[in-house]
Amino acid sequence: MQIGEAARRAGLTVKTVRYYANIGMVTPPQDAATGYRDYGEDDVAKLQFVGKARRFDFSVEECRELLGLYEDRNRPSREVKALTIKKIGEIDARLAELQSLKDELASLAASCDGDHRPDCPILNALSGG
Amino acid sequence: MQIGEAARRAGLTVKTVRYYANIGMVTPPQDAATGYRDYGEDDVAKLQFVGKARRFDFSVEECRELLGLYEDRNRPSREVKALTIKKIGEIDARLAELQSLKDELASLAASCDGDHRPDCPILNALSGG
DNA sequence: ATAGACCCTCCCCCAAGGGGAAGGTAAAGG
DNA sequence: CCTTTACCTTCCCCTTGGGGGAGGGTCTAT
Repeated sequence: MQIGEAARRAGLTVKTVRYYANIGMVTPPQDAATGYRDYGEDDVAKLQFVGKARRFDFSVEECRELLGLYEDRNRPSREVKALTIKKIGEIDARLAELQSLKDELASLAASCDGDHRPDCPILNALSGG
Repeated sequence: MQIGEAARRAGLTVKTVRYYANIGMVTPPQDAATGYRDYGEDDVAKLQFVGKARRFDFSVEECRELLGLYEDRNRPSREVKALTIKKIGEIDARLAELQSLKDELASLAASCDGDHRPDCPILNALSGG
């Protein structure tokens, strides 16, 4: 099938699918005469797989790694689990960071009257030591 | 003072400070002969302000806006508070998104034995509908 | 034959700088 | 006086993950 239909079925944009072909992640055969890419069912499955992994916050490089494991029928599930655990750790760190940012901002906002007067504790905090 | 000392005192890299000069955020006078930038105390204060706001996850554009309010001695604190509340909302949304990602990944990881066998629930979930 | 809907490659754009090359400058040491 | 060292400058390419659009080829229907 053509790239448009493959993209639709994978829930991705044509640009994205073409990008994945360019970086060698999902590489369908290309008609020598027209240059049109010819996607098969297996390609669509891989695109869906990658799309889902991206939504799980895996980077494109990590997706490539997961895809390698996915395509290897004999891979040990250990490797996949390790990658997942690592990603969970990263998400945890980002969660803690964002939570602390939010707490600080919230306490600043709470101390600010938000009126028309020039004095503002938020700016004072940002400008102070 | 020279850019290096200004950067040190603001806790930023020279590259970053030069970038802020290029985009017109903190613009010290520049010696016509040598091209050297000449930072004053007020510039350092602005750099510190921006650095802190960046650490609070404000974008460079938002920093520019905050800096405008910071420099305007008559600004109403209302505007600053509104910007802060908006940022808190964005952080909240990202927190929820990350939390849900983490929950899903964690439940996938829990269902995976992580052994040497090829069967892997994580890959099955990523590849399935 | 021609319109519309596909497809292709190529190039520039985003955030927020980082890395490094090539070259000018200032101050200290020999 | 000369050189080393530590600054500084501009300029250009690199990053992530594509988006937007130009310019041009192809395929199908009318």
